[in-house]
Amino acid sequence: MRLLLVEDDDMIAETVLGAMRRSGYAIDWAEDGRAAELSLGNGVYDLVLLDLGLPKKDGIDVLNAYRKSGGAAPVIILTARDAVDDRIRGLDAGADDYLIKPFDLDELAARVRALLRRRTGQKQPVYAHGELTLDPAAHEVTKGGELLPLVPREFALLQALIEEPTRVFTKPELEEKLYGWGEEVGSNTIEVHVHSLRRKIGAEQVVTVRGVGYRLKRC
Amino acid sequence: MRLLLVEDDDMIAETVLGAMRRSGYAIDWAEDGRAAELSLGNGVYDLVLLDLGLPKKDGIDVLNAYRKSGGAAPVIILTARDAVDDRIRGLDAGADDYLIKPFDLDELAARVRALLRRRTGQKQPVYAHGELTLDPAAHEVTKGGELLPLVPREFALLQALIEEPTRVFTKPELEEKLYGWGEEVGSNTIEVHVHSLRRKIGAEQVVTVRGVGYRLKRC
DNA sequence: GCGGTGCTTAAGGAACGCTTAACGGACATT
DNA sequence: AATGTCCGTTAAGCGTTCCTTAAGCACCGC
Repeated sequence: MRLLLVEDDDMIAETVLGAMRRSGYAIDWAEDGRAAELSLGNGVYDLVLLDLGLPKKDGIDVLNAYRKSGGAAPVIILTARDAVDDRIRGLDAGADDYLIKPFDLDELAARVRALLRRRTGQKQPVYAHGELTLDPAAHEVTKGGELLPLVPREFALLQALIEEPTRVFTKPELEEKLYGWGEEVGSNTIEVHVHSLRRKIGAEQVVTVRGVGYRLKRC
Repeated sequence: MRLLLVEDDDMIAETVLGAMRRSGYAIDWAEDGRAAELSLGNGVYDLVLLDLGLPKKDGIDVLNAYRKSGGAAPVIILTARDAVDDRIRGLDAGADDYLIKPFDLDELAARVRALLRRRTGQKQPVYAHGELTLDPAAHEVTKGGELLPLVPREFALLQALIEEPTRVFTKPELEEKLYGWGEEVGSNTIEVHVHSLRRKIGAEQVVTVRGVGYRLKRC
């Protein structure tokens, strides 16, 4: 599950990035309107957190252009308390929700969950692969009906794999999915997470393709 | 699925060509802006990898002309890290994504896959030749529906052959495909791999053309 | 039969993945 | 504030797989 934060203030950005990552989302950061449009062009994001009042290009313009180009991901607007006009224009332009600065991180997380759930409720119900099921909105994984307590990284890893269960993912690919391109990890993190994931869902569920990467077992 | 690479640097071009072919795409190479425009005129390409900063004609110009003439294939821009302006101009001119040199080949493959899937909604290629099938994404080979456990080198070798099943590949050619020109191998490695591949897929599948090289059997 | 070419086999060693443990940071609880 | 727990990252050791090398053998064409 990949989010994009569009926010020019470094401090706020860092806080939000940290909170979202701890909730198990991969999140990238665009510092201005231009960068936001570049990133959105990739079409890989599942949700956008958009600060209005950006340098270089107004947030509203970004949103308009995004919707016009067919971008469908939910957008949450972040505004100052007094910018009522912006908020209204934002919702007109196709935003799904808004939060007033300064906002509570738990509330932000709740809104994000809600929007993702709403969207997944319509489109993709729950991933199922063999005995395994994964519910992105509820952050829940079951095996044979039994609820498995996965920690955030394990969950993100399994989610990446289960979205394209036949495909082999290389370790760099998985790193990119688990971590925004913010900071690279310089170690065998993926291997370790695969290991702990296997201990919980069963070692046979994840097959390693030597020299290439990992993928789910056939079923 | 046919790609065009526009790139003036020989080394980079060879590397990219090899990687894309290994991912199962047919890819052609235009060395400068002129050649690119000629090739694009044919209108047969499903995706374009465009290096900016070309001799004879700037990459941006190529892209502008292409879009102006109605070309709709996705375009991925390849730029140097510091050429931020180029990147922005490129996206303004209608590019779909960009990568910063030096880029990871796996990441390139992932972006290509993403764009093609988004555009065409189609599946990734699976090679079939007689009883044999090879799926580059899943890294799987079957014979008569039966899954064959190939090790990496065997897989790469079969993939090279099956991409152009009628052609005869010389041993130096195959070496070049299996090993990035990182380091030459000074031995009969290819023969050994052909041997072990034959043991798994059936000796008759690979015919040797004495004094020339190897190819797949007719079917 | 002879030179060249390809095939087969076995073995050393490198590359890769797995596992474990320790450290440090973040958060919750007191 | 202080303490404890949980989680994520690193790093190092170990085991396995698989790649390369080399050497001998078989085959083909001349």
